[in-house]
Amino acid sequence: MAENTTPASNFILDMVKEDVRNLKYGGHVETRFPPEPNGYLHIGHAKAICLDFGIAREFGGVCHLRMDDTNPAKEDQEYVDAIKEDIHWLGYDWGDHFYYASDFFEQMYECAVELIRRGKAYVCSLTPEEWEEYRGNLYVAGKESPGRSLSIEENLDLFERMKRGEFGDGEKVLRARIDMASPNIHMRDPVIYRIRRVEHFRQGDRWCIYPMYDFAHPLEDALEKVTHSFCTLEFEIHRPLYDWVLQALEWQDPPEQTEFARLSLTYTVMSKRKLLQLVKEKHVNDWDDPRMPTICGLRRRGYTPESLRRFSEMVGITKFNAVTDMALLEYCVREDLNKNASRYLAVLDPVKVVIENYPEGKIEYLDAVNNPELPEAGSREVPFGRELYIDRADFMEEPPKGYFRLAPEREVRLRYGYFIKCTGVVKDADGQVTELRCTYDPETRGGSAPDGRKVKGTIHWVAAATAKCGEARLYDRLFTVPAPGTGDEDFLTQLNPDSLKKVPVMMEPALAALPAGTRVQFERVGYFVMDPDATAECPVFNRTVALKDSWARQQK
RNA sequence: AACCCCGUGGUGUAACGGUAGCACAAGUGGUUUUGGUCCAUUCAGUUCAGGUUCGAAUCCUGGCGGGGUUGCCA
Repeated sequence: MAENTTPASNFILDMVKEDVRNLKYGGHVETRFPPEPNGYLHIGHAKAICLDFGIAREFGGVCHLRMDDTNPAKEDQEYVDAIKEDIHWLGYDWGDHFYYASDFFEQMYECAVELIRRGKAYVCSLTPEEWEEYRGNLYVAGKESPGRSLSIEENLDLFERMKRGEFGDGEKVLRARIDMASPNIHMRDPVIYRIRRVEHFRQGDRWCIYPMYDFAHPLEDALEKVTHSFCTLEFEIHRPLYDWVLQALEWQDPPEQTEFARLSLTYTVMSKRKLLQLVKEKHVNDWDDPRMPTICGLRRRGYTPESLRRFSEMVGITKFNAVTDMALLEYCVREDLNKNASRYLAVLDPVKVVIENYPEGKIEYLDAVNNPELPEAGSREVPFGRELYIDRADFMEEPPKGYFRLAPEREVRLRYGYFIKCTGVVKDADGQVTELRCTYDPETRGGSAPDGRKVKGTIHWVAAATAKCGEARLYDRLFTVPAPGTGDEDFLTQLNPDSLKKVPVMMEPALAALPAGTRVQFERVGYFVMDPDATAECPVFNRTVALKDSWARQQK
């Protein structure tokens, strides 16, 4: 269970606090997270999960997990399992309050019958096309369906026959009898049951009529004895109907729905349709591609549950349609990983360095601290030898002003190692640097000079003789613009072509031996996580997020 | 055009009707065996116009701006 985080102040917290103080619902708080199992959870869901589970915990209640499976055409067990896994991974648990909306179909049916008995629902035989006309529109009131004048007995009979399967799909619907002139179109006799002969992934063909969300949801909440029902802003206009259903059935202590703004993030997309399109058209590898904003994608990218919870807390809960900067999410994972990730030496785009005055064949072991922020993480030994690799970016033949790293005749420190000075550059026919000749100062073992002289730069390195070669996947933002596809359909044209670069990486031995999922920092490069696909022969690391680099920023 | 919701630094978010604060981003300086971290510091805000009030980001009216709603999806 996610520990201790007291939710940041927000209007929902205040409201619930007030309800508890007034002993509404006897002072109990029961919430629910009700995903439809038709896709994978994303970071936007994480925000809702943190709210739903967080509020329940704050007030000593339970948050239910409910699969809102009222539309058999779209749902599947695969998604149920993935959703459960992601919520647990985030650090939340629903105890024994796991439900399927479809387990309530019988009660919902009874409620619909009761509505008919009370004259508050009727069977409508209008076709969808006809209804378009009857419904009116935003500016024009609707007119009454002929079904409205049926007797209660006729409606009871028709609905019973709908259930028995006497009518074809779409031939009839059950409507709530509310107000055809309401300015809120959802109150113009909304459909509450439709006929749909599709096999339900759990109910099979037991039912051919299925309740609509607007009817089912308040009943699900009420039947589970939920007190506070949080959802996103687009359901705001449905709330009168939510309340109407429970009031029409004279439900005691009905739950109350409260809406908050869904999460929007820069440089990515959150809509299920667009995410699905990215997967289907192979712009990404799958739902768990590390570039995806899905929870499984972020997990694979190396994001921690803690960082996602912290992010949810920082974005807050409001009714304002905000767009949160991706930089905040990146900050949250850096904040966590900086404290907890061990540091290792790894070299991307390696260039060989030969230390001319170091004995051939000699290997010595140097002490390296695993995490300067966390002394209890201990230390390890790093092998050092005459031939090393350093990152190509750590050498410049003609260094510009302000460049602190290796250059001809310049001395730098090898982290945990020695001071070395570059004495020669070897190039191939194209002028590409293939090897650097250096000398080292034996007096500077461990990285400090007895004579007190300083160097400006410290670079990372690995010994060639013991280096393990693997692959580093450098993931970047999925889109090049803060708000992809605002013009809509064109969002794919704004995909970042550099969102994934695979480069060979030379690693110190201890790094290659880490178990999958371990999060580390490659010094001076970024935070990485070992990919689940990694093998002993080829360790694969995904870059979670780059280190801040003031030098790179300066250059721009 | 109808109804509903929402407007606080570049971004996100706080503030019983009583000193507009925090974080991210950006800039500067310092510490540092990671150009990381850390520390210090700067920049920058209540959409507008009226009204109520001793006092308004907060309450009222209107304007402006943004979002939502016309599925037998959720």
